[in-house]
Amino acid sequence: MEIASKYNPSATEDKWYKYWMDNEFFKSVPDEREPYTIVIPPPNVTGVLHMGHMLNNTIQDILIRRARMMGKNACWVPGTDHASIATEAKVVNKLKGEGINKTDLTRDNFLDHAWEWTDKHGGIILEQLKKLGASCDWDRTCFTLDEERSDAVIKVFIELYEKGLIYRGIRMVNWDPSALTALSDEEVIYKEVESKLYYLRYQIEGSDEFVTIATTRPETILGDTAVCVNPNDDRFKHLKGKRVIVPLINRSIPIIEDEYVDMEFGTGCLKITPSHDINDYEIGMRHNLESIDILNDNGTLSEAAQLYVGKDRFDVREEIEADLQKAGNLVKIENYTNKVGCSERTGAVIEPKLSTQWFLKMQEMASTALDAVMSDEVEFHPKKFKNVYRHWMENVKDWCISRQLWWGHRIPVYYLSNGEFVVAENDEKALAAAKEKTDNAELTMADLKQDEDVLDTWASSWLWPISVFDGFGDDKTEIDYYYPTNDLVTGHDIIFFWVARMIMAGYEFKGKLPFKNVYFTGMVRDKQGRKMSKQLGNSPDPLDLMKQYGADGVRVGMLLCSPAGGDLLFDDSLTEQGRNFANKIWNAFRLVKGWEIDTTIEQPESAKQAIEWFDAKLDQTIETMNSHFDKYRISDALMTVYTVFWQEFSSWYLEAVKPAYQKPLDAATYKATSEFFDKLLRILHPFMPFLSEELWQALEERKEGESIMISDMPTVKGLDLSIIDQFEMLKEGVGGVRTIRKEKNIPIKDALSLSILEGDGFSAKFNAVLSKLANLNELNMVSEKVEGAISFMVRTSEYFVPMDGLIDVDAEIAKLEKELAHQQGFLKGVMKKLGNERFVGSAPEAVVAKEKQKQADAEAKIKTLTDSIANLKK
RNA sequence: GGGCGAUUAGCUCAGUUGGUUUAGAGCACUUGGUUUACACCCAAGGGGUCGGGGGUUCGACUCCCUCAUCGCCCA
Repeated sequence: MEIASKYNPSATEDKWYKYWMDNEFFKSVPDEREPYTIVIPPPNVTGVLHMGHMLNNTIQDILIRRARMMGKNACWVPGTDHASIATEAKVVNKLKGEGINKTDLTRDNFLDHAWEWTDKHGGIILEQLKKLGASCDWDRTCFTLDEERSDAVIKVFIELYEKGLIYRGIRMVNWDPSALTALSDEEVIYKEVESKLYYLRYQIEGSDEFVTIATTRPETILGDTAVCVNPNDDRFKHLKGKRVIVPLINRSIPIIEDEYVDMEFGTGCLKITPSHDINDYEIGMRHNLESIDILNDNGTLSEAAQLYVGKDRFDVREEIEADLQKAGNLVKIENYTNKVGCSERTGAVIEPKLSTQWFLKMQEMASTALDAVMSDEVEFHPKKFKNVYRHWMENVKDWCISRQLWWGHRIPVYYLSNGEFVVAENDEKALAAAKEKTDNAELTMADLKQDEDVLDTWASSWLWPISVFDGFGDDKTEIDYYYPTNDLVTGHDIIFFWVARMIMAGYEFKGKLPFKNVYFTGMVRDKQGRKMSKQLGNSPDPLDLMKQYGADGVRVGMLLCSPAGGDLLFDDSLTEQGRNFANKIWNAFRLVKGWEIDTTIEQPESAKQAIEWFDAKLDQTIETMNSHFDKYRISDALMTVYTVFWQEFSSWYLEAVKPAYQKPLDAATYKATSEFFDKLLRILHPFMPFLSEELWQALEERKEGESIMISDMPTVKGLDLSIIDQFEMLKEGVGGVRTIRKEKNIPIKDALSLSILEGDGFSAKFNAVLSKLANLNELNMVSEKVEGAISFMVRTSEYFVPMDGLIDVDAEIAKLEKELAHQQGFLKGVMKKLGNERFVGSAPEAVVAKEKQKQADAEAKIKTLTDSIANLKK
């Protein structure tokens, strides 16, 4: 059989994915087995796969594949999110390109366009996940805006309203003048910008005196309703009770006193615009000030501003600067760096705006959700995010859940003409409720008007772990079996948006945690540490990467740089390393499959020994890997398999059992090797599903319907691990001989002779392997030093390679003296400890015993070295 | 401005309740090698006073204080 010398992923990936799908291996239905459940963090329905998704879903796939192989009923639920504001913005833009304004459309018209867009782009991202190998149960694919999920959102709204947790209120909200909607605090990003600080003087009424205030937003003076000073500020004592004139519009406003004012900042004198600043609003409330809203929803100035009506706020800023200058009110302008809130989705500068919105009370739910995490009922990995979470939960504010958008779940509130309202899940129920409320049986739907707004997207996402199992429906089979889910894998940037709120929802609606573990991934950044973004163009296309390096290679590459929670600096060289690893495995397979088997020949001693060792090594590996998984150290788990396959299996084991050139292999060794390979492929499978399946299928004849992905994960047998230590000694022996070869330029094909002067703990167990790998023609155990040989030490044993005549005595002495000095220094350190009575007295016995062993070993080595040096000097 | 976290080899990171030989890994680097599984490879090797300072302890990369630098979150 001729096998290509390089692994070609494209030839295998689609083939096996189809095979898995055809055999319904990803499918899960409740049964008597223990469930293992993951719900996907739903990506934006119209989004495309980026590196963050790659990382996230690779980890989820590893966890789910491993659980499946461990006999659990593994269920990974996929789905997408309707992403209210992002999708609506995209649709609005698309329509604009076609010359259609959103405002020209009816709500239903617009929604038709939005669904069209969703049907066209929705699910692309899920198809992309398949390329990665994601073993989701695709039959379960959910969408936050599908019927079942929508019903849940409406039910929950009503339930919370009836519990008194949802209320309508006038609040200062974050207003996005571009999307024309309110945003939650979490959707606002504060960006540092170079701006200007304008110093403006206001004339004191009935006087020629002026006060100077500093502001970054001169256009808002049109909405000023007071000027405020700190009551402790002596500079302004004489102004108490006086009034000032707002420039340009000549409105008279009071001078008030409030300790909020920072005497150090600006001039110590603050203008108050209650409608357009959250702090001013609060001061306004305290002092019963009038609020003048000078802005329209789209960021242009309103009639109330009196001047510049209909012009954009930023244009007005420039115009008013000139006008103030002309009027003699502009004192000076300074450069100033401040932070400006921008919409996460549209990028528009946020306006603090007073408006009527729906809010969800957070206090009580947050407290339950906080306890759940602090007590580790819900475990965070890594733990450090507990602090971040606590800080937010302890300072949580009520959640503004209404959005002035059309794409989303419409708020189930119906208003009567008198401003009263009812809350109901559909028109029919709303009408009945309204009739009852008004005691008017004559009401019709025409008398009711449903709230125009929709709910925040997270108001559906937070129900995800429940709603994907129809947890709000009548049939409880699914939810009872799969809930609570096991692990959630997500980026730490949405800890508040999503994770916190899912935990709240879990306890609120199910009385139970939504998931046992949360694995937070870091943010994928480029090599220079910059966030990957479309604007920078520094994000590789995941599909291209997979084409180039194979899905398995990319999966490995992602993990190699991804400690939990820490940011990861992505670079192509990592996927290259992943690809190389795949190739290494491929070639090891080629070697093994290429051997000719001869059932008549006897098994060499060296092979027997190597098998005994690797059996133990594999056992140890599985144990180490399990322990890494238990701690959610996924990249360490991968590194464990990586090292074992490359170093231990390929470089040591295979070299030890490999027959001589063109010689056949005995049957027993082949059988053992094949079994090892089988096990290695299984532990590799969660990380590299495609390659492992391809090779597993080729390793032996398999029946239709068999697959590595439903085979058993190897378990620990409990072997004597001291074998591993003895083999490590052999490695040191081989290494010593190789070093001599290198120093003396002796090619590997020239056999050497080796003599060993046994020290404490020497083991001859693997001597046959030693002979083979060091290419020895004789291996003698001796009781005296060998003359005319180069020597080296392995622990306390001394190894000699006779070199008749080739010895450079001075160099040998120098080498030994260097080693001697090292040992003496080491011994000194040990003796310092042992000479300290307090150490011997207070350290645990085992620690002291260890130090004594170190002392004995070092002394033995020193004696050997001293003797050898003396011998050479003779 | 408030909070959290980090600082270990050229780079990216481990180091798990302080004690396994005077700190490990991967990559990169240096040297040698086309030994028929693999140059997407093999072998050998160099490289760190664990950010600075102070303290606790018989013993500190590990615990405490402080300074510096960086990052993140929040306002």
